[in-house]
Amino acid sequence: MDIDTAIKTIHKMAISTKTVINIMYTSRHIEESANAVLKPYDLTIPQYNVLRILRGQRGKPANLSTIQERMVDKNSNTTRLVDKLVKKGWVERTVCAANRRKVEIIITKPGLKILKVLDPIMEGNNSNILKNLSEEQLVLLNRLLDTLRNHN
Amino acid sequence: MDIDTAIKTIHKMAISTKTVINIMYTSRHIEESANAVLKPYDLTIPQYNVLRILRGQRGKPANLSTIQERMVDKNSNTTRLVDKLVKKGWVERTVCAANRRKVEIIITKPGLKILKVLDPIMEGNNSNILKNLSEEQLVLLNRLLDTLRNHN
DNA sequence: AACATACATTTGTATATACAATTATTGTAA
DNA sequence: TTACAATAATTGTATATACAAATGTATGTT
Repeated sequence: MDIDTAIKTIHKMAISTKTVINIMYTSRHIEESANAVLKPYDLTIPQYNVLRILRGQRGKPANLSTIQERMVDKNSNTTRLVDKLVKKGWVERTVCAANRRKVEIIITKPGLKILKVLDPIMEGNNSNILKNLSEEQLVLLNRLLDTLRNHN
Repeated sequence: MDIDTAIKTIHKMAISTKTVINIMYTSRHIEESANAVLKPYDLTIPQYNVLRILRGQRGKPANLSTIQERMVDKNSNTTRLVDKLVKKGWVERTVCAANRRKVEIIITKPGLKILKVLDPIMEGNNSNILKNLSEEQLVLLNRLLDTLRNHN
């Protein structure tokens, strides 16, 4: 490896590390904000995301494994996370009649209602977080992040 | 608000939410990978970051509060996080002579050694994670993330 | 039918995190 | 100098997360 390649490699590595840290740091920044918004409603970010996934089903029940696949944080314990939502009356869980290993989870009316309340608040918070970026920059940022993750 | 503005606003909100989720999702993606690399060394991401912060001090001891400020995840309990590193012999903690409320933390020789081992592994992993993005795209991504967070 | 295997979820448990309360020390105003 | 507030770190405790093991159910093979 000649000196130019070496320097390039070192530089490449530096920017990789910087980028990785930057993404994690930005994510925390956003999460802190979202968390503060959700807290008064006794919801965590993963719980809120599960409610949104269930709403996205448009009445069709979701299995635990489906929810788990679609979750941002795949490592959380979905059973217990759903437990919390059941306890709050925002989702219902029934054993699947066709396959009793499976469980069917649906969002309840109160669950939909709390999402309806949260929608404008969360979206307002999100656009406030991103207020320094233009529409084009947001499109670009999304494209870069998609490229980063895809084809791996 | 006319219909065009209304549509634009709705669209804006949609992309805000999408972007926020995209950032969190990408961050988890990266963290999973980094975590897998660190696991055999009995290190978590926050612990690794603390070691890096301490190395960055170049011999100068750091207070707990300094570490906390610089950490990616500001919410973790730095006292106990440092405890773990002390137990492993990678950092040392002494009470600050000038101000006994403060504590002075330095990285040890073994701590520096483990970082030296991890440097190329982590950097290799990072550039692998980012392999779909060109140098220019990485620069751009960093700029977008910096803009997002700054001037808030 | 009996058995092994795969699947979907739950449970157990150790560790980590969030956040409030506490302790110890220092700074400062009356 | 005493009293009170501010600072720095630690501790307590409830909850969350990670991950392995267990449970219950279904499917395929001989």
